Amino acid sequence: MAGWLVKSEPSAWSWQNQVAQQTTNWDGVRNFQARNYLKQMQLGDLCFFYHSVVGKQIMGVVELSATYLPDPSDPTGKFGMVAMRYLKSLNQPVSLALIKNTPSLHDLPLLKQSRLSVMPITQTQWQIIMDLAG
DNA sequence: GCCAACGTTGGC
DNA sequence: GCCAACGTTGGC
Repeated sequence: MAGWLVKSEPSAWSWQNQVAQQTTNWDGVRNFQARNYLKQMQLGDLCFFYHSVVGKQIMGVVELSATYLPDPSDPTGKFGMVAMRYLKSLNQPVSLALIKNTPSLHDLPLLKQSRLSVMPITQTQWQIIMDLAG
């Protein structure tokens, strides 16, 4: 089963916020490539939740609870948002350093396109990360 | 705090 | 349609 990875700075929206609130609108994306991935997401799709800048590790898994719709915070109307629901925390967060040290994960867009905030994860990559998470 | 990478904007 | 300038992201 393939999935996704989404990034958030803890200072803006943290995993702890996600756990406490359960469901949140995933808004504020202002990058066309990321937006196109948001459009492709289906209800129930699983996403890794990654802490960028501070922490730099995958914290847990959320699932898509609402598909793409317009983002009210975007005055241009070009961008949309989805909604994510808390699913589970990883037993062991998977750090960027560990991902870099795992050759089978070297194709992750996280490493090649560090600025992309929404990206697809293959079934194989998903399983490798879940194994690393214990 | 710095800076490299890179996406977006706007002038031409 | 090109490309320089600019702004932002995110690792270090």
